[in-house]
Amino acid sequence: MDESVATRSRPSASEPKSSAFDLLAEPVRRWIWRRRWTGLRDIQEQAIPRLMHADGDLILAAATAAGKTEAAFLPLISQVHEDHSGPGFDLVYIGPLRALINDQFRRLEDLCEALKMKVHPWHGDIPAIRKRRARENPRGILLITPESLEALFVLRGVEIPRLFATTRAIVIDELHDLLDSERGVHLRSLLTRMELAVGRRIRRIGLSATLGDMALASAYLRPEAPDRVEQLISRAYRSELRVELRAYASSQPADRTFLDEDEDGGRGNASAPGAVGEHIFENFRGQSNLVFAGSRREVESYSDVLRTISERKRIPVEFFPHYSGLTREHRNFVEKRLKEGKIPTTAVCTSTLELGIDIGSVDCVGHIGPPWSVASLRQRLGRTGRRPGQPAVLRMYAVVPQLHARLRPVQLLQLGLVRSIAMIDLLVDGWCEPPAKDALHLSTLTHQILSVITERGGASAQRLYDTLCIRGPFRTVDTQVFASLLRQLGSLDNALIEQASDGSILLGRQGERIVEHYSFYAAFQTPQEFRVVHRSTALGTIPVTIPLSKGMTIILVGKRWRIEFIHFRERTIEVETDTRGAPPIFGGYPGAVHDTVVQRMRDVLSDEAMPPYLDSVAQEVLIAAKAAYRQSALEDRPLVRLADDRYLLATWTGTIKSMTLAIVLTALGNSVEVFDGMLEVSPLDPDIDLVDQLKAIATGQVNLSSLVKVGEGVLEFEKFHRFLNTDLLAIDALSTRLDLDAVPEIARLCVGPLD
DNA sequence: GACCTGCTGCGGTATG
Repeated sequence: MDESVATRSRPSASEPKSSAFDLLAEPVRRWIWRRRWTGLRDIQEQAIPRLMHADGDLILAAATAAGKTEAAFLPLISQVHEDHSGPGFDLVYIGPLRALINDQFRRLEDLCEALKMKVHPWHGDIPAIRKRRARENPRGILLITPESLEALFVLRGVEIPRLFATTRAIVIDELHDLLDSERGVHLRSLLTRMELAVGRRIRRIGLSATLGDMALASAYLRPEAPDRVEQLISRAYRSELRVELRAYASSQPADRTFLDEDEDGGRGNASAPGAVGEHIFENFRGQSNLVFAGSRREVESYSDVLRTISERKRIPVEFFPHYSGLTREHRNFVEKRLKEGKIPTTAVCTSTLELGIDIGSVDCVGHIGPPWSVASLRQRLGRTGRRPGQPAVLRMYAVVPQLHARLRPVQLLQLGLVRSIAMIDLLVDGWCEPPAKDALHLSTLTHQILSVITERGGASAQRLYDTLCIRGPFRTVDTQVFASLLRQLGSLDNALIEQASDGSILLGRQGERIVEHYSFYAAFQTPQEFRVVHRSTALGTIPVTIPLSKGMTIILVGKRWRIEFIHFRERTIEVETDTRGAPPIFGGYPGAVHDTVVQRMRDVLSDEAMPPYLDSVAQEVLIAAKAAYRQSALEDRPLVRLADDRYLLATWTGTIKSMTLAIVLTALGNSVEVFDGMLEVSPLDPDIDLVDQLKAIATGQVNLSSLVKVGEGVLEFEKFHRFLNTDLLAIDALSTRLDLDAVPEIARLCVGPLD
């Protein structure tokens, strides 16, 4: 870990010399000197004078392990040391993961001990007695999660002004993860409420690795004054990037077990995923690596393939699955092997290992299938190439439909491979998705309405609006929407809120029940799950939505099992070992691919250029896809009639706009399938004329918003949505997941000039 | 055609 903080020298080295260093408090300088750093990191040199000489908001953006935490804390701690005025926490650090808070605690503990400054880690695993002591004698540094901070507001509302009376700064780690998400909006609401409680502005410092749009990031850190947020961006320690994209043609249906010995008899004529497994086995073995797969199901499949190959070759297994559904014990086992780096280990994982805890630098990042976003791809690549002179290595695998087989026109375009290429190209260009903006977040607003009422023991409608929508982050919610939200929450059979005779708003009976339970503190939803157990040893969990039955075989933790008993009431499944099994389908709502990615995909299909990082199969597949694109005539007109009265409709937009048009066309009596940048449409009734429908949409003759309300399944996707009516759900969805305004223009492009 | 994240107070009983 020392290496991740600053360059170490030989014992003979002298004290680091820089003007930034001289600004730090004497005991901090002494601590650095004792640790024999030869110098400060680039981001530290930049940040120290800004933090010591001013009190403005600041974003520190630099690569993982570039020393951002110290860049913020060395000067802030120096300031506190020279001018402490308690009681109250002097500094607050907000981290999105418990493990991250534990990591930061260990890093700050030693320095703070030297300065006789207290550090208080505070999250769900910290014993209540420790939290009580911190609350009774608040000083030093508080390291806390957004949810634990929420719990403080709900349970200790009256103590908030005292706890944060002297707070100088709030450091927000992994800022990119807390922008326009439910959690990000929740946190920003808490920060505003904290300032309102103490009656003054508190400096905000955001730490981040990946930020697509720095101006938007400033607006999120300080909505009322984004221009006054200073940004320090360190481009030091950027390493060379080496990319390879390999394609594997498969004729197998996707839901088959990838390497079933009963089918191929172990003779090696494996399916394409089996061949991907063989390549990973040969090229990743003996090192530390991460292999990202698109879903938990794929993680299980490839873990099973890699375990089977290892056992067949009588080699100790060094490939392990890692995702949130597996037990803490198993995940710790994999993380510890990666962190210590003594035994070769490859984690096959979902986004669990994308950010947060420090697992050191891995040799290579593998990626099976196209990523969901360029931002996430960049974050994943940040796990490799972190040692000086070490390149970042990315091996991407695309499993594509077999060439020359009888494929549907949309399959001939090989959109999976094309998306992988588009995303790699955008990554190299330095582009990544900007955070969504202008979303209403009515679910999180409901959460915060209940929280503010509890904190203050009741509040007027005006005060709630002022706190949350004028001062706080819900700025796109106007008074009309806010009033109808309050009416809705008060009008339910079991009202969440009610109005007292003096006009103030209080919690209703159901509101009280919800706020009193500890599950209230998180603003995001958690699905219900079954625990899977083998002879009293827990293996992991799977969502209750998966259809399961006794005798069924499944793959879990990369091994094969047979279901013996399902205890529905206890939500537990007992399993025994088996030789067969397929990974469960975990389900979920599909991710949204950005407009810019789809536009680049169109360029990849229409350009002559051949990316240099493709293997020979990928080249062949791309050449065929380009030819199919030219033959499809999609380049000249976006609407192409296929056989069987079906149509291919190119929107050339990202998922949100394509999905909105799909919902409208479905409501008009068509069967619609959504792909990247295009729809396959089949009218269900021979009397339906799709061209006429598109003309009507283009000229505004169809009432789009009334059609969207039909798709209610699409509208409920956040924790408190179940308390809202269809009108509120629709305007919330239209602010984030749907885009009705874009639909007429797409329709117009499809049907050409209108008379 | 997806992934991840978080969580308190109190009452019961056993032990020194």
